[in-house]
Amino acid sequence: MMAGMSSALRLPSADTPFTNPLDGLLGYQLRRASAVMLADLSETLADLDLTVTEVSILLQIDANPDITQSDIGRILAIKRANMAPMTAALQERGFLDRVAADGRSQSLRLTERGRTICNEVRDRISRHEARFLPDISPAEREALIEMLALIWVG
Amino acid sequence: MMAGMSSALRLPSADTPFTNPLDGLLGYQLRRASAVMLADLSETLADLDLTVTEVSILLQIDANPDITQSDIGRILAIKRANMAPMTAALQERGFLDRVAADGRSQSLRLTERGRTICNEVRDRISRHEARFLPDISPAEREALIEMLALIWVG
DNA sequence: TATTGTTATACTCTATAACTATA
DNA sequence: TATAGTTATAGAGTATAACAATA
Repeated sequence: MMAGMSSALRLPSADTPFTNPLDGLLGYQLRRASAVMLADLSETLADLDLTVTEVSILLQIDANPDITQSDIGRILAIKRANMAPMTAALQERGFLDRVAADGRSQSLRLTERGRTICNEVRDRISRHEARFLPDISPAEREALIEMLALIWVG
Repeated sequence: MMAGMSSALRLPSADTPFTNPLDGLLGYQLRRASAVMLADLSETLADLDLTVTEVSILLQIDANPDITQSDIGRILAIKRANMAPMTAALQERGFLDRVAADGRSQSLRLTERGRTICNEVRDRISRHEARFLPDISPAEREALIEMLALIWVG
């Protein structure tokens, strides 16, 4: 699916005789770095047959029991219309249950299977994260993450 | 097209009573930050009827006259098969010309119109970049950009 | 035998529109 | 009147496969 993608994405520009006028742009570096980490995480989860978006949803429910799918959509910037088939699929696979909260809202809860897969996913994400920028200090890493949050948190 | 997208993406998590277990992840912060900057750049270029990928191609040609579309694809991680319709469209719109380099390769060059649009695009990209993290020093910004390059440059 | 350019095609992601039911 | 959930659908972006022409 994404096999071989991250290695292709990671070809260093030093391999070419060309200059890349985008190299000094924050937006460009964000896009390339994000694509490589996303591809790596996707490979990391492939044998579980879970997408990055699906595990993001499961982890939200695990951290916020009885959250609704609309709330998850607002947190993760996924439209209501696109949340519906994802939660339906995750329920069909036995990772979550739905309980009527009121007449129109449904509380989402993980099943035992959902909680088990979340533990496995957290382990894999930890190892995935540790593969990138292994040489910077925890303080530098935290500063980097906080700086990135400033870009998109209003 | 992407109207209103960046404002929706930038809704702060503080607006919700939920905790986001992804907040501390480098990959998550990269994805959100990248999406917001991409959406902003897309809006910035919308009235020129140019996509972010199209201007990336034009800027590569401007910086590397007579580059081939395969080389651009390698630099930007765009597959040959997807480069073909893009360069065809940019040529049809009068932004670039093709000259046979050898029997199978074509040198790409910007037309006068292509160079003019590149100047406008560079101005807009500069203002776009300046809208993000306006309070950090140039040195901090450069350090951030170099750190991001370490993530994806092999 | 490998590379360039091209076409066809499929899959994912994400967007809008429209609908029902409920607050 | 606004919101939750759903379905249908359309547009990007990106993947593979196959082909002809050339190195």
